[in-house]
Amino acid sequence: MSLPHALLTALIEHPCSGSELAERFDRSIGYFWHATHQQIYRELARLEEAGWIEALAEEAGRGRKRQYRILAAGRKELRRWVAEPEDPKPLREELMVRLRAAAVIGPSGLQDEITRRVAMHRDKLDLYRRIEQRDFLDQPPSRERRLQHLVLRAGILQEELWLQLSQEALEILASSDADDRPEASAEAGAPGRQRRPAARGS
Amino acid sequence: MSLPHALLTALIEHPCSGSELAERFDRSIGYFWHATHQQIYRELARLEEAGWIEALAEEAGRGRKRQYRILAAGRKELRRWVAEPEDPKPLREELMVRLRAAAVIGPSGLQDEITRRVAMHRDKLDLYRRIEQRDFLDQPPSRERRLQHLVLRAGILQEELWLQLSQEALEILASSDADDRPEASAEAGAPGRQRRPAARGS
DNA sequence: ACAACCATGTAAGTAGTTACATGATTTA
DNA sequence: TAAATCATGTAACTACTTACATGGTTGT
Repeated sequence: MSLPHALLTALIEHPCSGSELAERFDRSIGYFWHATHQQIYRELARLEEAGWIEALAEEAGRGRKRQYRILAAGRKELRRWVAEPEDPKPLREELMVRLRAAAVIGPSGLQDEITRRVAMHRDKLDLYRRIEQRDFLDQPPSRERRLQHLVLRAGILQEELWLQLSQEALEILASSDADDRPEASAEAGAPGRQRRPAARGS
Repeated sequence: MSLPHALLTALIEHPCSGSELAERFDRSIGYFWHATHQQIYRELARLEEAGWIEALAEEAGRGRKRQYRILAAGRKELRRWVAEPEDPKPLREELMVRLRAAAVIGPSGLQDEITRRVAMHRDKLDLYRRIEQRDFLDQPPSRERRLQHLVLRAGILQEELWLQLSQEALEILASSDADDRPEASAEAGAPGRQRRPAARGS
């Protein structure tokens, strides 16, 4: 679980309140480790209890903003954690499950959904590339900047990969499931057609 | 959540018991949607209760093997689900969090861990490529085979991507964190050295 | 018949999600 | 001063994980 350490990292960069952290997550770190504001508040409370961060004065209260900053123990914990071995989490790609299902059940109406995803990947790719232009393509590459840039490039390459795979999936479906799309040549006789009778169970 | 539909898909291919499904998951679908045997047994019970699958005769019992097969209602549900829109789950890449942390805390001892991951990605890539050779590179590409192949290629491209990114991370760390590795030229004066004093909190 | 293993299952705990509530702050 | 919004928080739920237990089956 990386959330506490993602928060510690963000708090090293500068002290912050929960809502600001949620916002920063939505913009930067969150592209690779998403968190809702509820998770963040809960985790901040734990980090404070562990003595890794502290809230800056200002009496507490439900609607009051609380700034946190990292403590020495928090830095130490972060250093410990960074080098800790941890196996990569198994992939969870729901689109792959859908494609496998589409493979066995025949024409599926999956094309519209994949088209939607193509657009989403394009948008994200645009966004990342703009960030790259703005933040990384001019300055002298210090160690810190090179690592941050690598993280951003990971996001770019991921989006490029899924964009390409989605498009290939579309091509396969388009050439074989033509009769499954209302807009396409709708009736029988489309080439590659092979809808199965879906042998009934029971 | 894709697990129930991944199971339905597997059961269309052929009827199966829980332990066999767990095994098949470890080999094929599981590369893109992992599940433990406990998840699988629990989910099978739910699918049976929903009337989407049924257990083949044989009186139940704790240690007895139970074969399941898919029912018509299960096929219908699977067809419904395949085309259902669903946003891609946000990425959760713990290595990215570590790299960001390494960027802000300075030399980190992260190299050994990344080296380990490079080896893991290489192994998986080898495995996938062998499967590709064995199962996909000779036959005539039917719609079903093309989709299955695409899913496998998604795995291959993922592994290639993370392999390359891990290697780039290693290069950055190697050129700047040399003094952080016991094996490397250990003492002062290494080029690119820039350990920070880690300003203390509190 | 005893050990080793296999198939299924129970239980407890954690991370993450969704819906909603409450107190503060800003704005009309 | 009422409405809208912001910041924090509570509660309930789901998916997933880890550890372990129980009953069959297989092999010696």
